[in-house]
Amino acid sequence: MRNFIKKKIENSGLRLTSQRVKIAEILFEGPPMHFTAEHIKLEVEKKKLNISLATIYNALRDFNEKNLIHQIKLESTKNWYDTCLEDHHHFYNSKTQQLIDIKKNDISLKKYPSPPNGFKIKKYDVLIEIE
Amino acid sequence: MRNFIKKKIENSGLRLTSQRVKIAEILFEGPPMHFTAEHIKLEVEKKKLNISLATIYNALRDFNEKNLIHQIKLESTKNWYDTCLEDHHHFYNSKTQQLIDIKKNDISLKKYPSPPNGFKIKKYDVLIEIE
DNA sequence: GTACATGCAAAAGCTTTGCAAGGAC
DNA sequence: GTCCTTGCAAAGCTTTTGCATGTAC
Repeated sequence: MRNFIKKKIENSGLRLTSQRVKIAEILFEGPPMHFTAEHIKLEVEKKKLNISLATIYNALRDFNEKNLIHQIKLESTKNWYDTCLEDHHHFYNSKTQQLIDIKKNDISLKKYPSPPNGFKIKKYDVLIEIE
Repeated sequence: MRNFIKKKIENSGLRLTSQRVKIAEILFEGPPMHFTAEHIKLEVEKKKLNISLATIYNALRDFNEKNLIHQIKLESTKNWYDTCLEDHHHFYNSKTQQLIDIKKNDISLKKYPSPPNGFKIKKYDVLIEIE
């Protein structure tokens, strides 16, 4: 049953369109994944889903805004996303652009500074570069 | 004396050209800064230095490769750089794209996982999002 | 029916590249 | 003299947008 995918989209406030469902199936049917629009485009072509590139970009932008996926902060000119929404961290090999998840509880900060006046901490990301 | 700037370039193995010196002066004469090519372009225009945009991009790419500056990992489509080379971390306000340095010693990890087999840890970056 | 989404193509934004001319070493 | 760098324009790549058509609600 892929109802959980439809629910995800509906609950986000986005309209339930067939293109969004197909893209969401690519994203959420397998294990958590790290990806760019390019990956989704290739998958869409492989499965002959006939979704235009603009729609892929728009869907990913909308999914990100509605927190169905999260953007990953890298030194890339492309937008990278993560289907894993839980607070977590990454190993990163910049040569291959490979990302590996690190569970939240596998890292903890011993100390960290207070945010500037008037601000609060929303979250923190640890990126461990490996080579 | 700006000799330290020329030394930086010479020691990196890059040829000492007037354009690179002028760009390096913008980068290294003041306090540490976070910037994109756009910032440098504006500064070059303000100072009427007549350096072409391609040369600015090429210089920043080369400086980054030679470790005169470091790229910052953000969710931006632009390349952000940092003149501060010391291992350190950042507060980040994604609404305004403001970055604030955090000294290395102001953060320490209580625990962190071993890297995957065959890899070693090069460095880690902590990005604390504030709002 | 209305507001939102899609598809396509065009445009936009950032960065890189090809090539001829110039400059560093 | 050789090889690297520059400047300019053109191309490249990723992403966004305008607009007419289509679809969810």
